[in-house]
Amino acid sequence: MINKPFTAPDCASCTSRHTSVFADLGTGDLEKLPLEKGCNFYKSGHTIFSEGSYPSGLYCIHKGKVKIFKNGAEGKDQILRFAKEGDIIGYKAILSDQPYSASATALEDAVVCFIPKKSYFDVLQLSPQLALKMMQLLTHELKTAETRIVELAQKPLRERLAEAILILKETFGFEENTTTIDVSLTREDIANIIGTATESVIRLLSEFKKDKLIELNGRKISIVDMKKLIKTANIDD
Amino acid sequence: MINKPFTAPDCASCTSRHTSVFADLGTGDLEKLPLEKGCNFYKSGHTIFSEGSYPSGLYCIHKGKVKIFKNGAEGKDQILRFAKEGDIIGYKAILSDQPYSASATALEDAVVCFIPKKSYFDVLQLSPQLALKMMQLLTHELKTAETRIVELAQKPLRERLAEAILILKETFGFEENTTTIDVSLTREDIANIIGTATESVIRLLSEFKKDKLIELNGRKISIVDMKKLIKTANIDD
DNA sequence: TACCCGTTATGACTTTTGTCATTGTTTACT
DNA sequence: AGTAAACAATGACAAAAGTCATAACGGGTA
Repeated sequence: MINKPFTAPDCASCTSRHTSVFADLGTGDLEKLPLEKGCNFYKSGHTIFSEGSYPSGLYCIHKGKVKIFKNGAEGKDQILRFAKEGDIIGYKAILSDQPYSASATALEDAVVCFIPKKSYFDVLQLSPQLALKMMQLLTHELKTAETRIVELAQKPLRERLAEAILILKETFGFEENTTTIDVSLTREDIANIIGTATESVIRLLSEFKKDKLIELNGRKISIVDMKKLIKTANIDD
Repeated sequence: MINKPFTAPDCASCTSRHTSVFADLGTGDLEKLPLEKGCNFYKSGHTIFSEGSYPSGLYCIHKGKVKIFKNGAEGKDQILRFAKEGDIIGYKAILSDQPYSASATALEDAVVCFIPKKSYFDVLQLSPQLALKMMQLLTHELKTAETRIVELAQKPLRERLAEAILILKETFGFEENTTTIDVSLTREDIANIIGTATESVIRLLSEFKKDKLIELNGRKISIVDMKKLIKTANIDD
């Protein structure tokens, strides 16, 4: 069996919720949410939803890491963003009532709750705060996307890779008491973040290592010289 | 004088409104809008708002064409999108209560109305329809931005330029009874859409002309062979 | 343990795209 | 209408990044 049903955690006591878009909901509004809420276990590598299919609700990640990506030309994926505990995904398709424009796959074993469309819209209707929160989430995503457009359009590979590493660090943090980024991505995944060939990523990572910016250990990346790495990324915003 | 005040058109009778995000507002809600609304005339090339400055309202384009762009590294601009009659701009900054993350400049003489933050939020508060409309506008922008990310990351220049021409056609349409796209952009502007050097755009446009995809007349581009152009763009979504 | 498959690594080479220099052409302004 | 400044065009060259081929690694499984 691929997606095992999983005992749904209680939203009211979910520790992820406090960092999520639902954080400021009153308990009154919140009670609307868990109605019919489902929860599934996804094994690493398995798909939560697929580009082109129709959504019937949105997903809230209880545990695990997820990549959101689009299928580009000639079968090459483009990773748009990552999601982790407390993040909601698939809300764009729900709000616009259109098929998913991207796919979501678990990067490691994950537990993901499902909130049916109707429950969600009920809360949205009742809570202007949630509506505003959603708008702010959307504006934030949009701003991030626009920054990425500028970078893909203008920055050389070396800078994009350095920045990608920094963003992975911001998103997933370090493993406890280390400077090792807490996520495992293949070189191909990394290539699909910054829009380049796998070989180019491999070569550049080796260079970064030689230049003592990072340390490599299989798929784990450790940041050795954060300052130099930031400089290499040539960040201007 | 740079931005002459301009007699504000009446929102209730504004022909642009019906294609805008305000289209479905009842007249009751609408009456909130024109309160304190201002209107300015911007000469071609002049700035409506600048990246980094703080917003105090949003803008609704009554007439004219506008480019929205970010300043990238080494002084190179990146055009994010265009706006025309009936479009609102600067709403992202208002919703997120942050400085503008991009600048807006008139591409031709333009008349742009200004809706103060407070008026806007008043209507937003009263009208769940407008809130939903805004969310849908945001999701649409986000989807467009994500498609652009994939294209900038994966497509070669030739395809990106062909697609840019098609998008310009979609956005601005043809001049009456012609196949000439109704907008004048410098080669540099075009380069700043697709993220390349001006010289590359010049060279590729000449190629497209040689290949009988387009015709060039100063800054005006006419589409000669739409089918081939679409094929050249290699669109897959 | 040994094997196997997906991944990582590296080299040689090609293609694409950018940069610089120079010249010709428009545009916008007075 | 005249003029300066911005823009467009083109060539020669350089740099960046992609492709292809091949080899080595590595971790899970029979």
